[in-house]
Amino acid sequence: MHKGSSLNKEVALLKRYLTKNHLKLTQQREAILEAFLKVDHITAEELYREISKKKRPQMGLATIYRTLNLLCEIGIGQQRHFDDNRTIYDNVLHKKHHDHLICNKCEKIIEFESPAIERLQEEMAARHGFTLSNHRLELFGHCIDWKNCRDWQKSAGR
Amino acid sequence: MHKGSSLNKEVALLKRYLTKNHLKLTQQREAILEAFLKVDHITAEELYREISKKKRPQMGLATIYRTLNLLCEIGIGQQRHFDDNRTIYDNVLHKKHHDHLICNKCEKIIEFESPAIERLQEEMAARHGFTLSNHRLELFGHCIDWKNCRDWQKSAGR
DNA sequence: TTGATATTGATTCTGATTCTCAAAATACAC
DNA sequence: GTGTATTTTGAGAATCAGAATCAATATCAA
Repeated sequence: MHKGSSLNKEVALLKRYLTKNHLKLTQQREAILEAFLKVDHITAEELYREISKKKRPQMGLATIYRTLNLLCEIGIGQQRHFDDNRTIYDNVLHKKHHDHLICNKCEKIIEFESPAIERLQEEMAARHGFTLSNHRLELFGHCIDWKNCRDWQKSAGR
Repeated sequence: MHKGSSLNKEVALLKRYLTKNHLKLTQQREAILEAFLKVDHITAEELYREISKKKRPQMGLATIYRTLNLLCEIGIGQQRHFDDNRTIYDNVLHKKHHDHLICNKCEKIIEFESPAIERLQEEMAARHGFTLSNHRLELFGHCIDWKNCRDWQKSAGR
């Protein structure tokens, strides 16, 4: 079973990490990585449904969690807690690092990037003797369309 | 039992909000607010222990959660999820808004503020048609003392 | 191919937060 | 002040995401 042979650099990265740590490259891990690389961000539950319905019906949810955490350790993923309950895993390779602009009234989430902010972040970190590996920036507010926001009437009426 | 009469502006704010929404100012809410205003940030559990041991042994944990969420709605508090599991409630009035610099190796958390970054954030928000109410910036990395970090040996040895 | 070791999946467990509901407290009209 | 409608409380149950357990299975290196 020589699989697709399209072992790109992420799979290579995974392999290297696994080997270095005496871990094993399993079909599950490969399938999860493959699916994860296709998305921008996803929850464990979504990824579970995605994979178990399309590829491996017998895949266990625990394996999803374990592997997503693995990907976060490698640096391919990053955990992010939105509001309450939802934890999403960002694919940090999918595009350049980006930050989020989140509307409190509707569910709109805009991704943006600002090299200027990143530069200042590095500066602040250096000033405090830190070397940065990553960061998380979330701006909350309301968007210009707030009159059309889904939750506006509900929250205004409270 | 005319309590202290030191109803400062935060209690007044709480009162105004409660009245406006046909809610009631209870002794529990007042006690929780009072305790919350003394700290910089705290978890629900910590606040529960603090209050139930020192002031009101019969205080229910659910009331702590309910009231903390109330304070967040008013804008006195802000929820923040660290790593996994821990959710802390920031007292946003306690000091000027600050961001966090978090060491991945030890548990060190440094608070900092950067008006320059804030300014750029406003700029980005405006560019996308957003009006900001608050934000959250967390920088992850390792501190200069990483050789002394508590978890360093553990994680290096993995 | 073998054997030591790591991983999986099913399940259970955990711990944080929310929900439930009868009893108690509060606000407001009088 | 008093009465009463309404909200809140506390105790415990329910919920839920995520982690832990463990026997069965897959992987890797020799």
